[in-house]
Amino acid sequence: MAKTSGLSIDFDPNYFLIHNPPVLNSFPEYTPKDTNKNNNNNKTMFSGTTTTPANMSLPSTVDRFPVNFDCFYDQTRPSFLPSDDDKRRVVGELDFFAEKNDKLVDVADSMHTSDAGLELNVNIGLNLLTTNTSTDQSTIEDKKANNEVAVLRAKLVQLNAENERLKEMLIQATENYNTMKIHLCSLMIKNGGKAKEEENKKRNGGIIVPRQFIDLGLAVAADADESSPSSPEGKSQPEDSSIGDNKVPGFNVDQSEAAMRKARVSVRARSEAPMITDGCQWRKYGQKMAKGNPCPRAYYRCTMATGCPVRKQVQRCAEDRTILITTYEGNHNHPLPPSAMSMASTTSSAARMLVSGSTSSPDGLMNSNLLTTTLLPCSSTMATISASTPFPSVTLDLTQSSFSSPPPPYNIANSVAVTAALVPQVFGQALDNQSKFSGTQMSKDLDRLQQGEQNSIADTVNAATAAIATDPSFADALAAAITSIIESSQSHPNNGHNSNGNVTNTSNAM
DNA sequence: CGCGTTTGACCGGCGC
DNA sequence: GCGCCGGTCAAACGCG
Repeated sequence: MAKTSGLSIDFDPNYFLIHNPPVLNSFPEYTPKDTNKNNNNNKTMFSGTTTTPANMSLPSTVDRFPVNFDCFYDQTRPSFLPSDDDKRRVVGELDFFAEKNDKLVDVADSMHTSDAGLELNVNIGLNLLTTNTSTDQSTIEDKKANNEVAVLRAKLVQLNAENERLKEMLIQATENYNTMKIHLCSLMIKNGGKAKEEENKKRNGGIIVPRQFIDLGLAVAADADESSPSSPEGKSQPEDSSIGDNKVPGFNVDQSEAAMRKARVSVRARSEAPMITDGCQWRKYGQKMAKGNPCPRAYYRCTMATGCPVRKQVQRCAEDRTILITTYEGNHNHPLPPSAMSMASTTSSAARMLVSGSTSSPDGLMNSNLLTTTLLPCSSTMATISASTPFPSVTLDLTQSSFSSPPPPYNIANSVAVTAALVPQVFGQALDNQSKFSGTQMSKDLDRLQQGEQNSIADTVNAATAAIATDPSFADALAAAITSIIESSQSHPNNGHNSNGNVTNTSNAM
């Protein structure tokens, strides 16, 4: 994975059924003048019929991963602007995040098939100026064009003012959301926490552990009791000899293994492809219409080896259908192709963090062999990697300097969100944990970042993901760093919401 | 003909 | 106990 712009741990895609994020999904589908081809991707195409949309059907077993995440990287550049080497437009991301007016014209010029009428008009005006060479006529047309440009500029200013206003509304809505979420969680903890902890206390033989940990522990215990119908082969997975080192009360080896088997790693990626390329071979074995989402959910199993228990689900986000949610579950029972290894490391790390957070182990880490070595795209353009168990959840979302919408974790008892502002801290700590990475490109990028070069967030993330790809031990270091941050944030309840977007620690049992 | 996809049926968990 | 829902199975089908 060359470019991982985000690493998060989350759980339940149903989040989008519960919440109505004010920002993230507003622009792709509601760009006012989306026309023609883009309509194909929007509501008409995905209306709640039982027929599968053309661009969603038949997820092939091998697909490219044309995901566009570059827009997230550059913190100083408006996210909608195409990069210099990639003029592909991210549909609908023009209006709400415009920061520099003049760049809109550039964008319009760069787009041959602009969907936005405004940009198109600007383009026409400029063409008139440059193509008509007749003297008298050109003077008249020049004036005409100038007037047009003036009108358009005025329009532009007006639109930008509106954008600003929308941005402010957005920020306000986000703050309200966070406040309400925290309030709700505190109420839920107040109401349900006592009874639950009593019950947990009984079930744990009187051992009192933090509720967050109890939840996972219980889930794991439950999993250990059941025969794991979804992955019967899972039992055959080799256990690592060192897992006993992580034994803690109420969370033994079997439980952690069960947890890892159950741990899910999901990837949220903006992609037009029906499925992301992850280096593995998959066979589709089912498709269902999930409640509340007009897009069908497809079920795949790994076919790289007979009996490989790994499954994955692919579904488009209900609110932003350009986002593809891929959820992996299980351990591969076969060697992984090189193209899959790096992502496997990353997602293993993500899954590990969940388990480590629940074990209270001294280093906060579990042995990687227990982990879901599910495969995820490593080529590039990863937006958000998510790993989850049904309970504690961590989000490292490097795509945003601060959350402009509710953070990814959903349907979880606890969540911690780490945004881009925390990148220096996370990677700095990870580098401290792994001194052998000092002097590497990532270290240099991090230095630049710490010196205030915001643009190097992407570089740092890229370097970090490259480091994960080449040396999975850095994933451990990264996991440890994030775990540390989680623990830190949990010990400081006031960190519930930080305007700098550093750490959002919530307990949104939704 | 073999392999992969589609799709309705079936099963188990869960909430009421 | 019943119904809903998510996940899986397996026969039918399509394609190379």
